[in-house]
Amino acid sequence: MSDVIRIKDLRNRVGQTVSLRGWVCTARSSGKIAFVVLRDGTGNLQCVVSKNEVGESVWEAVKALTHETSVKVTGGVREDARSPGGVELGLTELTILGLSVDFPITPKEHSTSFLFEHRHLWLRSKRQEAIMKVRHEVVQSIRDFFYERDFCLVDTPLLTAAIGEEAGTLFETEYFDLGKAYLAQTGQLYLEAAAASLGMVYCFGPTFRAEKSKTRRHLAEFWMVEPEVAWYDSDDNMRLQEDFVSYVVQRCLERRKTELEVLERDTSRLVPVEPPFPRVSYTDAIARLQDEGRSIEWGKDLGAEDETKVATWSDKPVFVFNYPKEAKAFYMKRNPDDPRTVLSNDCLAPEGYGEIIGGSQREDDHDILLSRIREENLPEDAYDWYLDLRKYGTFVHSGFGMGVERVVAWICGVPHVRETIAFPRQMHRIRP
RNA sequence: UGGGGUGUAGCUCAACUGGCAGAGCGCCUGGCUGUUAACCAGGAGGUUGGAGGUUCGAAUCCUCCCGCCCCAGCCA
Repeated sequence: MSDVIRIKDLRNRVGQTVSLRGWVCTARSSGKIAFVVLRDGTGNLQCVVSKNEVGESVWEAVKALTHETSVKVTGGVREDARSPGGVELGLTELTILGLSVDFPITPKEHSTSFLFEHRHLWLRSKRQEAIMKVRHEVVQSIRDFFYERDFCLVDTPLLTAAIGEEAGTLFETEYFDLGKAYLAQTGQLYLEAAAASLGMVYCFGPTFRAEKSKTRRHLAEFWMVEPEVAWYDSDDNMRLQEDFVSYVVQRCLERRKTELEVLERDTSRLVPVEPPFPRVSYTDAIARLQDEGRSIEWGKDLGAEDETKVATWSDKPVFVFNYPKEAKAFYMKRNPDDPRTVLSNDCLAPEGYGEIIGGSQREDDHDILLSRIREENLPEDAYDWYLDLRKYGTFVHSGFGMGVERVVAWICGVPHVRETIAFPRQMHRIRP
């Protein structure tokens, strides 16, 4: 493997002469001195070029540099208070590796549609780099959290027969001679099967919804992490969620300070995110929302504004639990204390970010589950294996799904989930 | 799928009541030895989203189409 020098390591090489490669962020030249700022994904480096100290050919090459040209530079590393970052390179040699002509993204403002049409180039900007690094931290902390707690990763299929929720929201494709297949909306049902084998499991992958949504909280393709735990009831489930969310948030605060600063995130809003989170039942939440002037009736799911309102009741995420069964999926366990509701919960993030988790205890009674499938007019034969799980040693179990992009958006403080994934898939956007 | 906006130079926008299509940035040329989105001077750059219509005259008014943005619903 070649010994590539990265900008972040230059602090340890003061006094040495080094060569490194990168892309030009900005190039400014005066009559006899020029400043070239390079980036390489690990940091930015100011290179200083004095006309007197380099040959004519290097000087001409420096003057020809344009935004995003890739270069190899050689020079002495030195400390200088005038340089951003405190370290700079006294450039003596320059090789242009790949010229960049008329880079479309300039240092001034652009509209969001222009930027997303140039997403492949926009990713190079400092801000997008910071978001990707926070996303990376979120993903790694998710894996670490479950690994440390002895969960077993089980990868669930992305191609499925009709199973999940409603057909209108499924992406459809041809599957050999077996007819139609659909892109997975959730791994949960498969995970329930795995939980009966491994006890504590999770899946983590892309998921697909053909919903024609055009809000700041929706994507057609997004990443969801879904744990499923045998013998956990709804209360255990919420305790797991608050531990999990807190772990991810605190990890980003510890390890991604620099990126959160680039994003100008007010991190004081994230510091309080520690267990326990406040819990309010759906029924109590409706009553309180009505008291606060919201026109919402019992039985309806909370709207976006209602969720934002609920989130203001605390500086932590808030659990709303036990929703009406009509507002929720068929597989959620009926509440024995109030049959109008099911043992479910949403976790609502502060600052208007809304639902980041939806979870529930699962219906473990075969006959009740079957009657729920019939009530919802779901294709019974597609669920035969799912019903089997209730025929052969049924078990109390619970789980939830957390949307990675929503969590990243919340932690970064960015308004729209589309910025939190490298190449967002939306109703009107399939490229780049 | 509803409701509300919007489309003018490469980008972001301006152009009064229908009357010569403009600015900033970027780009090109020249100047400047410590710049931080450098600065100063000059220059190039346009089928006003598309198709029709009204008018002496349309970026502007009318009809249809297309793209995008925001909000809502669906959810994570």
